[in-house]
Amino acid sequence: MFEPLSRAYLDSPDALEKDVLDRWRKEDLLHATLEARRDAEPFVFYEGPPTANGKPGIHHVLARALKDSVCRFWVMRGRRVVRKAGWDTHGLPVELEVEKQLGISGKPEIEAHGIGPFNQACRDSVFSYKEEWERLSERIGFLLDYADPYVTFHKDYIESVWFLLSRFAHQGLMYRGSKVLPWCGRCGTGLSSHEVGQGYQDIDDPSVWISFPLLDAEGPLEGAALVAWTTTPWTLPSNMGACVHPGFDYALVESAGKRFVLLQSKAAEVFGEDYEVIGRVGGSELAGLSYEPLFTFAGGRVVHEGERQHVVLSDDFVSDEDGTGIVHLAPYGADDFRLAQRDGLRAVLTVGEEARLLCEIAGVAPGTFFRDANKALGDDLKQRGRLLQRKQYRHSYPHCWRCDTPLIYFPSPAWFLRTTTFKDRMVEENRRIRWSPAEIGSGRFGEWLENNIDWALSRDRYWGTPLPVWVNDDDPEDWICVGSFAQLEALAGPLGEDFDPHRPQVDEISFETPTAGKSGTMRRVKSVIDCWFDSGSMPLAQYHWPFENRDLVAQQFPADFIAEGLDQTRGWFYTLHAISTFLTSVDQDLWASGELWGEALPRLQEGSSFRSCMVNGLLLDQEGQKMSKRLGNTVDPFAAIETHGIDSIRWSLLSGGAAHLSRRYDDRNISEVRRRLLGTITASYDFLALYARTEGWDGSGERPPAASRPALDRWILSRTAACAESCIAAFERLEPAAALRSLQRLVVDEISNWYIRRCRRRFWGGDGAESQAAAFATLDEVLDSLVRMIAPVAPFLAEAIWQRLGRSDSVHLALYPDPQGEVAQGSANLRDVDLEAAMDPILRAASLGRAVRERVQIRVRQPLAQLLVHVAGEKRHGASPRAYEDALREELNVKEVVWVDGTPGFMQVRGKANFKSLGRRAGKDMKALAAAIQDLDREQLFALQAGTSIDVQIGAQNYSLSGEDVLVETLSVEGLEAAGDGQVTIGLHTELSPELLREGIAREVLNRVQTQRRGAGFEISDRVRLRLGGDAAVAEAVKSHGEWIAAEVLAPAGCTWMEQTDDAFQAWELPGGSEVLVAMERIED
RNA sequence: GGGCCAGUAGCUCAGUUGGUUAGAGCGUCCGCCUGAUAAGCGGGAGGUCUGUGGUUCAAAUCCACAUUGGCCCA
Repeated sequence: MFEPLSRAYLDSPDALEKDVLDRWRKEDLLHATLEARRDAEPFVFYEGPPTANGKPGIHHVLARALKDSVCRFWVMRGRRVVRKAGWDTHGLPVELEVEKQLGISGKPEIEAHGIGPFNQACRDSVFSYKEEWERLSERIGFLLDYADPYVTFHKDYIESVWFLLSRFAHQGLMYRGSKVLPWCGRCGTGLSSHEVGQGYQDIDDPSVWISFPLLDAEGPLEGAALVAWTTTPWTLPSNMGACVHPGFDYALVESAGKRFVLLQSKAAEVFGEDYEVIGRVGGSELAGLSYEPLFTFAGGRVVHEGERQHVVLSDDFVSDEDGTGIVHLAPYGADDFRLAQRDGLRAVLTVGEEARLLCEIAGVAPGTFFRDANKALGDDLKQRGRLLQRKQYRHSYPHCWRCDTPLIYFPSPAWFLRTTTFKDRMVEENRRIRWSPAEIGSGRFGEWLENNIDWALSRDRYWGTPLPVWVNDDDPEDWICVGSFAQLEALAGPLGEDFDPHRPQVDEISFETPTAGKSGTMRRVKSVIDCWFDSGSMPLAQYHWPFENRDLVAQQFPADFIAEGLDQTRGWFYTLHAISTFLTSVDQDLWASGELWGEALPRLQEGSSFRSCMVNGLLLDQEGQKMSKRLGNTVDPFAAIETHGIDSIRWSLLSGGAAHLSRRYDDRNISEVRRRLLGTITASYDFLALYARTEGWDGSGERPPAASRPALDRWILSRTAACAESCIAAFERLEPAAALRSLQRLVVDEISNWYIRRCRRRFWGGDGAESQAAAFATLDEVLDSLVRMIAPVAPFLAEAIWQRLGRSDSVHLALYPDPQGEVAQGSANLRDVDLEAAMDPILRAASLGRAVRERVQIRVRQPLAQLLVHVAGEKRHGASPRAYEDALREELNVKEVVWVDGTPGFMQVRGKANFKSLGRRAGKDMKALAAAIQDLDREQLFALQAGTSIDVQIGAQNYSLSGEDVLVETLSVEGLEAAGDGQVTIGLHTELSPELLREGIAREVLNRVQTQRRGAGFEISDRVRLRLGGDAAVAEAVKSHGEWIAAEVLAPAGCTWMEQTDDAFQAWELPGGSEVLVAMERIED
């Protein structure tokens, strides 16, 4: 108990934390918390799975520190927090990494290599850095159960995912459609956006302006044509419609005797000078009109059935920057395709997946490569008078990064989940989620939900959960989504012991169609699914629900809390939300009977799978640059921990500004936290420990009741309780940064710089035994609470101090201090708001007094006779600051504090309106009222402060002012050195009497003696023999105050005056030119 | 291109429902303390609250536009 800590911690936080880690390992802290809270109310946490095929970086420490701190907090609030680890293992990043390893590239090469061996390589690669992740998590104190993680490629996990997919299919919410992808015609494959980004090149393309003559327009639009612009003439044969912006104002222009519609600002590009504006037409007026098709041809391939063709639609995706404000729609654009689906357009492809023409058009032969058709198509349009303008256009165009072929955007077949049908429900459920910061929920996430589109689920890749859809060879409309391995066995026969649901094994499974009245072989589609579906399924799939653990899942659903980076908004947060909202709230059939497959199926709570979500921003480097391997500005977390210790890093990361903003990772901040904050905590502990050891205090004796302790004790206990209240509120709001700010203030300003500083002498018995006992008890209790309060964020240091304070179990099993709670923790840690308010003017006066001393250059060691203190509106406070004037007297070293009432004559005062209390009442009269208040005279102000009210007339309106409506500013104090901060005014008498000067010198002498004592290496309790010498001023001071000096330095025999003949002395200079000689020896017992 | 977020002291950040002296810490300058001492503390200086309009008796705060940066989606 009470071993020193500060030095060791500041020198080597890493070593100390590792000791704590050993202890946790030995007692298996995670399971100890579960055991301790075995029957407690659960606080459910879901771990968002990281991918372990990349190294963990310092930015991962941020998210993990957040999660851990919140979870530790709730354990300390008495809840049971299960913390299951998880791994996200599927997906394109894994495949790309493995392609690199194997030295192959692209789908044809993967298939040549063999899907089996390729997927095996993926499986081997996903855990490359697993140990490193686990090691980091442990070292940063992130409690997580790595012994039993969920893994998205595990068979059980996949089966749960299949079950969920089958529920979508069961509700008719799974369908086959088309998705527009960047596509390489030569490789015959879609490309990921990541791949597209690598292949931009500048090329020249024709850009053409074409006309769409309106067929059924009336009035001024009769006979007019819309003007559209495109850089991809090859898409024109597939034109399915035109699109305008509903909010744009279009011009009707006349050129060469014909009428056209386009944005006025774009007319010159098409017609040069040769046009005239003859009218205007709103975008929404154009919608619904039809126009003459551009081409007629036979053939092509229908990719979206629809009733409508060659009509004008409106949508706000249309921009007014490029083009004419009128967009030609073809199935080769993502927006275009969306509109086709929304508004029922018929979409016909004229260029196929080889990027070649599918049929003959305008004399261009089938099989022509798409770009080679541009010129001939343009010529044909020109001949028919539909081409208004043609220019060459140099732009950056995507190319295949493997074979350099220009890409096209191509609608390829894909499987979708119809999430749009329950969009409203998702929006509604989102309102129940507590987001931190709140803007994310209403803003980014809410907007995303409002603009929800169907989930394009399938991926034409290899390493992923296979889409469990089997389609009839003979009838593409006959398909089935399999929801369990048992179902698959029932359809296709035994799967065998070593069945693995991944490709290619699962691709080989086929069976006769089970559909009544149909025949044919069912074969699996080749797709895997979007791995976001994997991770979004984790609330259920992590426990192999509904095949196992049905009760457990019902209890662990939904999560009370999740936390990840901002980049997860449209990733994990969305998929969690969408899948759970569907399952619990849309798929009512599942729950109707209360059972599934003949066994009870406990209802999962309706709604989303998380109740609260904390979002953190990116971590940037010191210069504000994004950290990246390429720039080499990443920070190795292990190296940082070795230097600073993880507690400083955790604290620094969590205390930074708004969590969702990008933040700079700065070494200097972390050092500062360690030195200033954690260092102050250890120093405060060391202070207690030092005197507990020397004075033999061990906390076991009877403690004086809090109510009978000195005011300063009750004050710091109350402030500690206040801090606990705000920390609890802050953690519950998911704003740990606010909790850390309160704690920092408590530690630095209140415990260390006021309480301990003011109470030091009480600890060595300087104010008597009773006061000493109270001081020990108080500081011990304050630190006890403090340590519990910092434990969630600085778990290591908290544990180290907790143990040294002689507490037995881990601090992480203790309860968080809660002054409002039913169980009072420790002694009566209760608030005393009046006492706190009364201390406030003391602290202000102390600060003002130091400023005045600074200004007049009189050091604090020099006592002064009198301090005047005036507290504005003092009478209104519940408790008086006057009871604490001792602290002020000592702090400012004055003989007497005089409290000034009202507004006495020697203070020059002025009234000032309290805008906050008057503003709403006065409204427009506020300015005049403020001026009137400034003109109030001394008597009126005095009356106000004494509690009477005063009437002021402004125009016709009468205002009755009370004391709190008027603040009294003190402008100056006659004959004194004064200072004020608007609430407290002080005046300091600075005249020095001979007696005060003598005492000042005595204090200087004491200071030198103490310095010498320390220099001699004496223990604080050693007794000494003291001899002093020096000039007349020193002699006089020693004569008056020698006994006091002797008592202060533990010289039982008093001071002996010595002559300068003795050589065993040191000489010290004093202010004012004096010199003191000090000789001192330790007295052996 | 679309959506969202943010610009406050040299740096990192607070700033409650709009209320009149815009706050901390670091850095800097000056000083203090010494029974927590290879620490600690205090006080100065430092701000057209990104810009421009608007609403209001009153705007860092609410609104619009601009601008810079960030994230996500194309």
